[in-house]
Amino acid sequence: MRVSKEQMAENRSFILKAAKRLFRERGFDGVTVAEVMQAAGLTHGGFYGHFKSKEDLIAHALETAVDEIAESAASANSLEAYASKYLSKGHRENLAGGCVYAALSSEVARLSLECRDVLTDGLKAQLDALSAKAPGKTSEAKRQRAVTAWSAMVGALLLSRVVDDKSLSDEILERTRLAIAR
Amino acid sequence: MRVSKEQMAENRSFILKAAKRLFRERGFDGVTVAEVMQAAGLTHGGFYGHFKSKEDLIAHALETAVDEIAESAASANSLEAYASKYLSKGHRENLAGGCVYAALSSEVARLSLECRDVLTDGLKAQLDALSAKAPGKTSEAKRQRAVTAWSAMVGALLLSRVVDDKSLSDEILERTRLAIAR
DNA sequence: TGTACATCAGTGAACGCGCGTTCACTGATGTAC
DNA sequence: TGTACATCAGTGAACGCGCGTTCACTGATGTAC
Repeated sequence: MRVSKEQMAENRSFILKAAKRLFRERGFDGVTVAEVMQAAGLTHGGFYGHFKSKEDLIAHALETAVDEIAESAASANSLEAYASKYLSKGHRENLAGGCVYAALSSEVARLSLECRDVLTDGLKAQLDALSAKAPGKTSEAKRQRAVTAWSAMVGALLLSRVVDDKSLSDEILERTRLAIAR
Repeated sequence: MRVSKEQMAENRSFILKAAKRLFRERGFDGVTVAEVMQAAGLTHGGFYGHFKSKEDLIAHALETAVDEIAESAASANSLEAYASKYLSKGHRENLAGGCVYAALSSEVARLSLECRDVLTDGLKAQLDALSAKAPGKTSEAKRQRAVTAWSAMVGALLLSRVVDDKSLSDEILERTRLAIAR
């Protein structure tokens, strides 16, 4: 049952949206192509009309996930405000809708160069955006603040999710937020 | 061909050693039981004489990997010295032999409670050890330094591995090292 | 504008491969006498 | 201490399931007249 060109484009974006959420929630190997298609409201057979392979889907899904982060950083009022939102309990609990670096970092480091390129470009944009918002007299000082704050944010969110003890998890987030606000 | 009790204990430790390295290098799903056994110098059939399941192996391998980190932190001279070693290019390139949190963090957050318990206990020990080495007048100040430094170290190492651009990767490590030394 | 036909997005069964796991077997270990 | 037998760690073939991928088919879209 052929669908219109607009419908097909919409379907593709449904697939990407579903993949973006599912991959962050369960990891690349924890999600099947069939599950992504079902979440997008389609059947698995049609998948290869949209993407070359699962790996191709991963690359495109990462792109949209990276864009999402860049937008949220660009719309923040200050580095401190961004850190406060990033290091919130809400973000910690929202794996599927949260930061792609924190959700997939260790898996991504083993991905193809194509996928890592996407994340590298995203990270550059992220660091530039945060540098612009960071406090500091010189651009060097601003960048120093931005890079270290971003490392701390990603690390803290990750550790807070690994940890199985609520008060320790909260402590990690809170102390890191404090350190970034300084 | 039955082996002696001592040989069997040694074989078990070979399996754990191989698993610890392979999991960090390729992730849990990127390594098969047969590969672990082969790396340990055995055949795959004997695996279930040592462990209940692959997941059981993961839990035990994580334990030994966590111990490894705790030891390296305990033997460091200062927080600064530890950070300098942790944030080195050597560590970045040594995925298989490096920090388990940086290598497996995002996958671990989706693991069973049993596995997360192991990492939670390890993290507590790690933070206590680093707090003792951290500079600061009060124990509160020391802990604040230790927790934020540790988050930043893990995050920076992870990001430096994701990034596909050597100079950016180096920059992340170097700036974070600088921030911890302050 | 209306009709006839070609195109092709989506369907769902099927394929083939790899992986975790099981099992009958082997032969060295360890024990009972 | 030496011998006979039971035990059981390790072997490798086999099983079964799930997953990525393919393919013949369907029927709505879009186009040519």
